[in-house]
Amino acid sequence: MEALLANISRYITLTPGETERFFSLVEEKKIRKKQLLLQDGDICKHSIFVKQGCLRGYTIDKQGTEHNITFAPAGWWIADLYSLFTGKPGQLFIETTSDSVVQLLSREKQEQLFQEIPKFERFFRILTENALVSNQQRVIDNLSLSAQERYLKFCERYPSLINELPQKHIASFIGVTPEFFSKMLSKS
Amino acid sequence: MEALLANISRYITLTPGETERFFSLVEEKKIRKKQLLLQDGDICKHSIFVKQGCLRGYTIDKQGTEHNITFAPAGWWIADLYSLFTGKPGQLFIETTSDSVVQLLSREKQEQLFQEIPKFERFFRILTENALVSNQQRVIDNLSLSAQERYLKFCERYPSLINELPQKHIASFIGVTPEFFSKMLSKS
DNA sequence: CGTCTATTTGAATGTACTCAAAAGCGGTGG
DNA sequence: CCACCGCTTTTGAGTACATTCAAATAGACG
Repeated sequence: MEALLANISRYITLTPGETERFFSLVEEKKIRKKQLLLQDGDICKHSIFVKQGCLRGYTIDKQGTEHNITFAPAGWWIADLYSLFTGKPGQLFIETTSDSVVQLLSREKQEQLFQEIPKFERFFRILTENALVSNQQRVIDNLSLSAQERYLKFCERYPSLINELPQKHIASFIGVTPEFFSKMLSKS
Repeated sequence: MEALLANISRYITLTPGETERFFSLVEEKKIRKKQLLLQDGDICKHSIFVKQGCLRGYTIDKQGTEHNITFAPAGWWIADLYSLFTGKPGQLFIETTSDSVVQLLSREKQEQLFQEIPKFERFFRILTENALVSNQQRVIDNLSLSAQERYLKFCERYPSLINELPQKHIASFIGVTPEFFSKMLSKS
């Protein structure tokens, strides 16, 4: 079964007709490694589902340093949620970390979907709730765990990415420099 | 106007009848300073609106150190969202930091409300979205800002609490020790 | 007034960072 | 096929930021 359909079916059940209608609103795209889908100042107009490959969401601070906020391997959703919810320009960059296939659902078509098939409201509500819970957990982890422990959490959360991503991206995600991260790994 | 009604009216408009029905589902409570409303392992069954006073949500790590995750001064909502959404035991403690008056809406009555007056779904959806956006911002801030800058963010976010809360609670929120925080303040 | 808690101050320590340089690795073109 | 280039990772020395522990001081509350 299509990964996106499987993802949706975890929370709601669709008839064949609804499934077809849903996919008629979704746009599929192939994107090569290291392509930027969204940047600082853009208005985020799509929810992105990753069918193959991997994307990362990051910010760039005033010293010019990148900070990875989230990763989206196959089967995950990604977007600049601030921008998507408010319609205002966001601060997130979204980029592929490998050759990828993504499925895009625009805010506009999402609204249409909600009108036609209300149970999708439930689906996206649950998606939002899950994202909130996991973000809150990250705030807690950043306040209470050591770099080592934050790395273990990363491994639990993204097992498929441990040997996929450049170390510097993992370092940035857990909030340490690549140099420190390298030393940390060699000690454990 | 009642603070809770004002809070709701920012996003949806209620008829007098709907307003009355809503308040019939809400339970109001006075709580003295330093009372625990929820602790580690509890299942969170209510969304809490703070009418007067202030609450804090915190975790306790395995070294026994408290970490303030969120504050809720008058006009704010608070809950252990993980537990509230999933129905499982949470890890958050919620405690009053001053004599307070809170208004409780149980998960159960919230469901009832959604059945009777669907526009409340919209209201709580927006509340969830806002919470997500602000949590994501906190993740970003914790990765990119210095302790000094995180303190400034705290001041923007909770202006009413700057001279209200014990410093150690602010220190814990921004993720430094009380001693370091004290030195930081005296230098600026 | 006395007790309890919060805050300040100082010294010693540790964790993580910066900067610099070397080594490793992967892809590309000759 | 291999040599080179660019990027990532490693290693080391010196430094900065933040912590721990201890003790003194200040405030709040009964």
